[in-house]
Amino acid sequence: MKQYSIKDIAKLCNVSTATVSRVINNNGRFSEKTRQKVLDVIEQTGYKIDNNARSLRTNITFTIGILVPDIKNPFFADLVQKIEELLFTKNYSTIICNTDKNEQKEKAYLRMLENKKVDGIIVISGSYQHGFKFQSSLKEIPYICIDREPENFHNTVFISSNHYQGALDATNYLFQKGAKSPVVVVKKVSSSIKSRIDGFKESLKNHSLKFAKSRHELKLQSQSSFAKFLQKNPSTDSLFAVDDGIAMELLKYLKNLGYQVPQQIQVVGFDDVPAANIVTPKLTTIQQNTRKIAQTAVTSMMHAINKQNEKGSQFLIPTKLIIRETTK
Amino acid sequence: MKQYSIKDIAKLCNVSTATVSRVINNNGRFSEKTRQKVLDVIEQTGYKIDNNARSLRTNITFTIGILVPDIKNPFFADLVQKIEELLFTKNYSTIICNTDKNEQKEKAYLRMLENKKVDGIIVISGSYQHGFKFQSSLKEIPYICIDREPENFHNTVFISSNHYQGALDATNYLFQKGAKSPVVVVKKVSSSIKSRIDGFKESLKNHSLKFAKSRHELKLQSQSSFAKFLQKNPSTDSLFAVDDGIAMELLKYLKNLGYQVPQQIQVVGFDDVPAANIVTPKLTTIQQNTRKIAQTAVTSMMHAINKQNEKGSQFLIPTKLIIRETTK
DNA sequence: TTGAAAGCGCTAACAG
DNA sequence: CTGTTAGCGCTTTCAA
Repeated sequence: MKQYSIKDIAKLCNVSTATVSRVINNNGRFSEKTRQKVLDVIEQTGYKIDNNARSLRTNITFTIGILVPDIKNPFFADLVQKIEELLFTKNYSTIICNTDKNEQKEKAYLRMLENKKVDGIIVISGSYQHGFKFQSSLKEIPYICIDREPENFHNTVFISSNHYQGALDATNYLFQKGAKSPVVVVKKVSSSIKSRIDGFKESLKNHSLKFAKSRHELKLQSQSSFAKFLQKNPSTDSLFAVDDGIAMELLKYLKNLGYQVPQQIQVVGFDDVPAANIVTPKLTTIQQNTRKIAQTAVTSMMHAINKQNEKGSQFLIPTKLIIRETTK
Repeated sequence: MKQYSIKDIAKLCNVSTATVSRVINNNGRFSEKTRQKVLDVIEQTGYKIDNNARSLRTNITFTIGILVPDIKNPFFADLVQKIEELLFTKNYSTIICNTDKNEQKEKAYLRMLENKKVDGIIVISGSYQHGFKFQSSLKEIPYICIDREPENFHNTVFISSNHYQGALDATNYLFQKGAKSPVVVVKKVSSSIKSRIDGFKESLKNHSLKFAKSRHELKLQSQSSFAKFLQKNPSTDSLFAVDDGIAMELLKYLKNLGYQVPQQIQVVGFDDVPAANIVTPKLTTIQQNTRKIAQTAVTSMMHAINKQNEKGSQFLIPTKLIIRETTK
């Protein structure tokens, strides 16, 4: 079966291709009669517009690229899935680029996306140290940053959970449940992790504790170094793990070392990954609102594409404390 | 900064666009001198080929669509990520379509992919009851099925883990560790799950046990129905859960009901999801070789695109038993 | 309200 | 070995 082109449709309708195009795009004038006719013929023939040809003319591709560090991370997977879903309802298709946190790969993907003339790029990350920079050599492609600070805020929209507030809530809850001496546990520090640490510090301040790095912050390395820390700081009664991965590692160590959770030591995490609800005891944690983040990102992207400039905007999405079993 | 086109390059080189095209595609003849010249100018100008225009002529888009039921499922995420990575090294970009196990969505995506003139489609799934069917109305787009049986095997390549053998290994291991009366636990049955059940049955047969559905197969619904089953069948000493999700649910129920795992009841799962290594006790399970599956899929896809026909091929990828703590 | 025609950037057949 | 040219399917002036 041959593919119908706009020419065929024009011929079948006894009009010019220009008119068909106008009807399809609902742009320009035409009589109601021709409109009906054209639409009918399109229906009958099953004509499908050729996006390639259209893009060649218009430079609009109806595709968006997403840069994501690791699609296997459940938080990212969730976010990407929701963004993709939203974009699809708006007739955009999505090219997902798994950068593996590798700068070379990221660059290669960026080149590819530029080459594909995507209409926009959404950059997701929470794991980079450096800000995101993207300077297209040619056309200016709009981009949106989620959870990764752009090098220049004025060029883009920045969306992220309110990590600071989330961490503050988490730590406050620890205090509320009787904690006297909480410690924040980290591994690698990125911009969002930094906000979480800041939230933790703020809570300490609010509870008249002076933050001392050696006393209130632990860089997690191994079970033995963790054990050593606890030995040196026996008053430690609660841990705010800066993400659920760390929290679950702590849970494992605590069990091995014979500590009771939450009776002796309370633990709270961040992210609410699926496993948080599976470990024993189930992890109290901070949930990010991926739906809201996705919606904001897509809306901003649509605005950016339509030049309804929001450049320089920042959105902070509220988080939610999920209380489970690792706190009293 | 203006975008260079092949015309500009041609002009700068004092050759025709045809020659530039030939050099770019390394196809046809040209002197070493012109080749150098053209390449130099391309380098200097930063000229990038316009894929859209090229596609319009050649009908080759260098994009592949992937249909996946749920990207949040770690097994699928892993698979998709690996496929995408492999395709990228071959200069293909990937459009990931999350069908949500929704037939309407699947159809909509299929239309979109057809519309985008993708060069091929990879269909992933383990959760559909019906076979996959895709009949493009226009050009024939090759497709590959992973873990989801196509309606017509002759039209495609079918790749899947050897679920049968994996289940056989799992159950045999249970017997090896002293099981006398294993039961297979299922929820929904798909084609791959069916193979797993068959493997279980085969193992029973090999150990001179006659499979009785009421005795050796449990359709998991709730903790109470599970408890009832155990009461009715007190000799049950081992469970083969048809996937890790079910296995972990069982682990939870067993703990609640006061059974010791693995001392009283052994458990083995299937898939080796990340959480399997986090629960207590850690889950013994069957690991699928996603790397191999991805490689096979991409290779087959390349063959299909190049008409090196392998249609009708089936690949069964071996699995691996991962021994952890839920077996003796 | 409609049509003719140019042209987006590229490839490929044909001619030389 | 290289150039000329037609045309992929569409949009968009310009003119009617």
